Amino acid sequence: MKERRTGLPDLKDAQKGKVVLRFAPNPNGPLSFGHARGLVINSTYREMYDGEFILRFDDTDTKVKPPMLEAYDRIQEETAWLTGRKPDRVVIASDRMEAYYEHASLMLEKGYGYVCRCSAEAFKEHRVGKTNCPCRDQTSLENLELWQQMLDRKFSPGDVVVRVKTDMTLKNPALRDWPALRLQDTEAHPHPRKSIGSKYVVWPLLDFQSAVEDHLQGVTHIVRGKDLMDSTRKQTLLYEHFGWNYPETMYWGRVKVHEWGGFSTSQMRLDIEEGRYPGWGDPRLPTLEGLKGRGISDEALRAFWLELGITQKDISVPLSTLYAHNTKVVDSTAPRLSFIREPVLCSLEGSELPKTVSHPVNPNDEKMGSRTWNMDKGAVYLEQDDVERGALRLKEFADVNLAGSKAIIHSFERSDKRSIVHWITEENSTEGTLLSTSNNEIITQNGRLEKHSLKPGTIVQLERIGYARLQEDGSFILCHEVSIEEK
RNA sequence: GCUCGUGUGGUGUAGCCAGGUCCAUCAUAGUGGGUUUUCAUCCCGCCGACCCGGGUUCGAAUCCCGGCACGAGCACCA
Repeated sequence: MKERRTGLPDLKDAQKGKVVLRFAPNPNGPLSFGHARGLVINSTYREMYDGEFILRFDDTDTKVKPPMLEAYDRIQEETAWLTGRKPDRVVIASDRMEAYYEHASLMLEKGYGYVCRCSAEAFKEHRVGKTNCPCRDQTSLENLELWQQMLDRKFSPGDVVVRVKTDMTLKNPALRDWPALRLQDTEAHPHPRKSIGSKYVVWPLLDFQSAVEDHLQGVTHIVRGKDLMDSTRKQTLLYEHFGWNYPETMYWGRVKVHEWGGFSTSQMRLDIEEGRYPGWGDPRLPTLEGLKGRGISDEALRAFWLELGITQKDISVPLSTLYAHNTKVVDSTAPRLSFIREPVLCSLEGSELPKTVSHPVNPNDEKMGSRTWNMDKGAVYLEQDDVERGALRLKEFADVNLAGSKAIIHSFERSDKRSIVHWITEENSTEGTLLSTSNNEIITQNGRLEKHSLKPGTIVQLERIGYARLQEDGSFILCHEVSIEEK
């Protein structure tokens, strides 16, 4: 019998204690579900190899995907929450501009690249026609001069770009003399970090910035999405110029969550700005904040991504998979609570009542204690739907037959197979609110909630309803229903 | 169009590089049952897959060739 692998595959040529990994999001918004994959996989490898994990902010575009100032701190908090500890290093690209300039200058000096004054359209013709653009033959000196003019703001965005010299006849058109740095109008689109603002007009593009930074940080292994495969090839060509060794690289495929379809940070940002959502933590959004707020645990998120692993297959996963992981993590510690939707007040009759009735806080853990309700008044709330069924067993209490607003006690012992339902006494309940999401809408449900003294943030199981998280304002937000059914 | 990548049950995933021990692993979903005074948790059973066609070989999920399908890149975005 062959060994079946469990957990992540080994990193190639990895030595314990000498592995350096990184995850590099654009801080144009807080992290979302998809980012969690990069965080979970890379930080798990850090643990496996006792290596280092770098969180890097690739904030080099101020116009198309402008960074969001608050995101820098939030992403660090989210990283700590999800991976269980702080990154070993935090690198912000916009703080590293001098290093990128230095390498750009070196690249031009050595003839590894050139300053190209062709328009984007003109260059596209060269790219598809496999012909050299005229700028390609400039001398190092000419290139360095043009480079200085770029830095001196003698050009406007769009006029000029620094390219890496590869080979215009390469089979893959994406790799032909790819652009490394360009100009940005940072007067019109200043960088949101005050120390950066409009200080620079020349900015590196991802492939250049990332390649140089990976080398400078000593990154040994890169694990990222396969959409960046060509990026690896571009960067490898640059590494060859400089005589550097490119890190070992692994890729994962695209993941679609059936219920969410496509979403992007930029689009969410727009929706929030236009008021379609009140903020990034909205439970309808697939942000880490939104998921956490609904009661998805970090452990469940980790288990989810680890299970998918790093295959290059493009897959579509239902949310129920994530919920199944979450139930597993949360159930054993979730206190049970009674919440009555569409409450109907009934009076208990037909027998003398006990003083109190007790329920376990969690039936699988006696140590969590019990909930005790005072039965003096004999008034209880039941759900409308249950009342209509006529004969019920009130959980942990008695069989009753419904007659109007009377619940006549039939027996305390279980006498037949009638349904067991949750309930609450009037005295031990208050007004309560349960929020849930459906079809991109938030549904508010008011009802009678069992009194409790739980702290905000606690994830509970509302009996016969689902897992929910207690919010600051006292309302609950539904994470997922108790029985997860695929639709 | 060019380039690259991927195809294992309903959904994921292991096995593929180094062919037999694979009548193919594990999970999830579905289904049936057990425990349980929750439509929860937990436990047990069942269900169900190697994209297609050739080739190599005593032997192919695994190697080779050809199809087909799906995805990504070809941005002065990340």
